[in-house]
Amino acid sequence: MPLSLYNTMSRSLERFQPINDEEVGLYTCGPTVYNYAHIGNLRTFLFEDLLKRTLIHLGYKVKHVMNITDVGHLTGDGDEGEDKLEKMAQKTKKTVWDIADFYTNAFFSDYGQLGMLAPTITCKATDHIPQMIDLILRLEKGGHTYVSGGNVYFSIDSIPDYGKLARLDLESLRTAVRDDVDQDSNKKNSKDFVLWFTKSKFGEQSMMWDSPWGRGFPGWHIECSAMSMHYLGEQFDIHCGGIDAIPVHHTNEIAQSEAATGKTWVNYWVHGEFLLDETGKMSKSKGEFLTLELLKKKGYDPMDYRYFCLGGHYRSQLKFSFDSLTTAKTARKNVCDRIVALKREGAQVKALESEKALSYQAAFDEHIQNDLNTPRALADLWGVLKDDGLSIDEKYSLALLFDEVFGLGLATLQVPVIETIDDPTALDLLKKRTEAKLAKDWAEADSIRQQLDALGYLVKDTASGPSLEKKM
RNA sequence: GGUGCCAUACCCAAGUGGUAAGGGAAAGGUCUGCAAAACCUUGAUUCAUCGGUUCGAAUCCGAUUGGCACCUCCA
Repeated sequence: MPLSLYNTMSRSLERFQPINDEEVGLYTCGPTVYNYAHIGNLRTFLFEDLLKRTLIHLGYKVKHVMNITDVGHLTGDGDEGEDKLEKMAQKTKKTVWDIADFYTNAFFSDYGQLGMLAPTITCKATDHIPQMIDLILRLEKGGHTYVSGGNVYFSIDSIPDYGKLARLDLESLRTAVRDDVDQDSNKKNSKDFVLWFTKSKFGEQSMMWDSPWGRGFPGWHIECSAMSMHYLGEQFDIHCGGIDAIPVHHTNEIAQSEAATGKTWVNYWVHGEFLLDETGKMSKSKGEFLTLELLKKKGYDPMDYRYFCLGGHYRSQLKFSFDSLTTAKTARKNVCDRIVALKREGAQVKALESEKALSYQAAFDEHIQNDLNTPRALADLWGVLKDDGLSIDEKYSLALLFDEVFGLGLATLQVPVIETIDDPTALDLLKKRTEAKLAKDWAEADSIRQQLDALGYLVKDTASGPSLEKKM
């Protein structure tokens, strides 16, 4: 089954062909753990989970590596900013290690609640300093570095194709110098970047390691190169991230990695678009800081957000609003209700046989393989659920098959046990209403309906007589 | 200044040259004393505008208008 993916490197749809048929190597840029993730951050991780699930659905084994950036992620591209972890540590009077631990845990809590499959390997930057130093030594040997002002820099002029991922125009970048960011006078080229710091403008760096260049800490970009190559080899299949990583972070990763090995590093670069709010780009500093916890507090299930994200294509900007999220919540509830109804009728997972069922499966596969077209695939799910030409076993089997990719947890939905109401007041009122109803005293019956409503019960007049239901 | 993206019904959103998916909301109906639930029905002769290519264009090309993101911590 051919999978087509949009490769940022070629800016075109390409047929996915793994280096090794047995196992696909997938690296996803992980979180910088200095604060909670907002739902825009989480959208990117959801898209990566979707890609991984699709690969698995197609029969690949996936080795998924994700880093945890717990050091050295600076606030300025020019390498002269503050360390976010240090900044947060000062603010909260905790150690940087405590901060990193705390937000790492918070991140994985969100990760699990959104139904994302755990990475094969999760690696912390601070556990891989030796690998980073080795890589820098390799670059040094190859003549790609220079030391200036105490820091080790990567020289972009030492390679022929710097900026190929982002298609950067180096000449215009050189001339368009931003005036609101201090230039690092130690750099030979303004796009050179730091591999190892021994001198930081930000004085009180507490995470420091010994190195051949002195005690210090790694630059931001080296960690992903070092760790991905450590676990996935010098060449691997897919590297993912948000689109913002293209011009700087991924560009610099490629420069380092390919300068070190002399080989093409990654075959497929796949990037997720941003989630926008009403004002445009979502950020942590402006407007409401939208976290998964906040969504839960407002009455949404994490899976509602997952469904919401599936409703748009990963390469399109998606506009977030609570109205849209409510739409997703309702739609997901309707899907779940239908699945529960099928379970109640005793639906079983069976091998698909009918021509109709097989054609639904083929349509779904075609859509999901077409660069992960989840909106279209979701329409296929709806088609299945509404098609009376399918048996309940077929509907159920198809839905669960599709959900290998959607990850909505349909297989584990519980058929709700009908709660027996043992509230004597309510039962007494119901009895009185039934009597009033028999006596055709509609005014009294409606009054009691209202009283029960106030108590939190809904009266349903079913074929088998009036019954009570606890309101959600 | 550079690099990309987008403009489709009330809202969200697919559509990758062959005659507009899906969801939500809404309206009408069946059922019901009422209500709830469920089910059925209805939805863009049209895809920002103007040209062009083509037997055929929402889809390709050009222009115009409007919007967005990235290049700055950010996914």
